Amino acid sequence: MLRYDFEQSLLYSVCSTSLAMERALNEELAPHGITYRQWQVLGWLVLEGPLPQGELADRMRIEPPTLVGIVDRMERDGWLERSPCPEDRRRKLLRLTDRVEPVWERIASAARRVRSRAAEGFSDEDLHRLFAGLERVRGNLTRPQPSTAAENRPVEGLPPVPDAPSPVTPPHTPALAEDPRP
Amino acid sequence: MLRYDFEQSLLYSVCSTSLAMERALNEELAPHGITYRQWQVLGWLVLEGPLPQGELADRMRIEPPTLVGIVDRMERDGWLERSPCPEDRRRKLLRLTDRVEPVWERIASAARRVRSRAAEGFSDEDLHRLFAGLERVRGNLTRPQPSTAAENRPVEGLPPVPDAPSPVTPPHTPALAEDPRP
DNA sequence: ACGAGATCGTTAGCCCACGAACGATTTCGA
DNA sequence: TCGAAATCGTTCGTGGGCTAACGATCTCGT
Repeated sequence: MLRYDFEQSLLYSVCSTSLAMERALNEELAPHGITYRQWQVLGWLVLEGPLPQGELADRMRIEPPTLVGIVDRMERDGWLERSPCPEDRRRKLLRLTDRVEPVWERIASAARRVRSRAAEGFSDEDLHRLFAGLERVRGNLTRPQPSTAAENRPVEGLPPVPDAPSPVTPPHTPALAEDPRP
Repeated sequence: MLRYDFEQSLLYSVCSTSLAMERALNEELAPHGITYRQWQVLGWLVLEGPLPQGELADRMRIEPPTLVGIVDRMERDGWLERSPCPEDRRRKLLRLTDRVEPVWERIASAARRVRSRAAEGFSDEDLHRLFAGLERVRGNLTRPQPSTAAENRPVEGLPPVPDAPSPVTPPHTPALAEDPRP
């Protein structure tokens, strides 16, 4: 009965929180003429250098057609360009323009402010637990229907199942490796 | 340093998990010709009876303009209608049609399946903690900038700050009060 | 050597999210 | 009482999410 109530509100809670985060980040990034997803693209490219669109979509955990629109707008606004890949002419490498470097630090600071606000009042332990729980939920839903499933062990703070489907081991979120708060 | 990593991945993790949940739910609901948001609208109206759009938007934690589109499509598909409110001619009450009742139980079951999958391997305690952490993050971001803020006490499983801005005390997620699994 | 099949990015069509601005009402204070 | 201000739903423009399907290209087995 009680248990039911938790399960129930989980979906609602995750989605509402996600929306709140996107809103907060979009608001903080707006002065830079950039959105949440565009910030994420910049972050990954700053972190890893030029990437083909498919790989970037994997890292962002969205579908390639979704990325097309984001990249279109960013190319229009001069943040990056699609350059041909010599080894494989089907691919297009996403490459940041010179416009990015001089403003990236300020953009990263804006994102950091949101992260700090979001995590206010959390201990390291709390934060770790929250993160672990989320990843586990995501794993539960992402993994193809287990049909007659592979018996998942109960959690105890960490997610026992490390993230099967992803071909890359994701460093989780781009390019905020230092913390010179503004 | 480590702490930094947790804060960092939190945003990424919450948004990815939210997307995964929406995807899973949309997939499960598709056979019924309904989406995640439309399911949520049905749930609230089943639970509370006819509501004006503003109040429904509050409960769903989205903006009124967003709700307009959702309601448009649902009215088009015959799930509900906008009926005039006698007390206040600005308002329109959302009222479910007869079409809903005979299929609601099956729709609710579909949603329950997703919830079960999402919560697989979690103890009541884990689930409670996860939920509490999320609500706290949302509170941190939703509450208007605290300027010189109101000192939040650290969490310890529960969210100490109960959810200030909302005018209604939300029952969290609609209308899945019983559990006759299919 | 060449054709079947996989892979890459794109298009098309749908749904959801926001802020700003706007008519239609209701409320409320001078 | 009557006009300023708040409230309700809507429209408009922009950005983000998905699936299905399609040309271009690469791979690989025969």
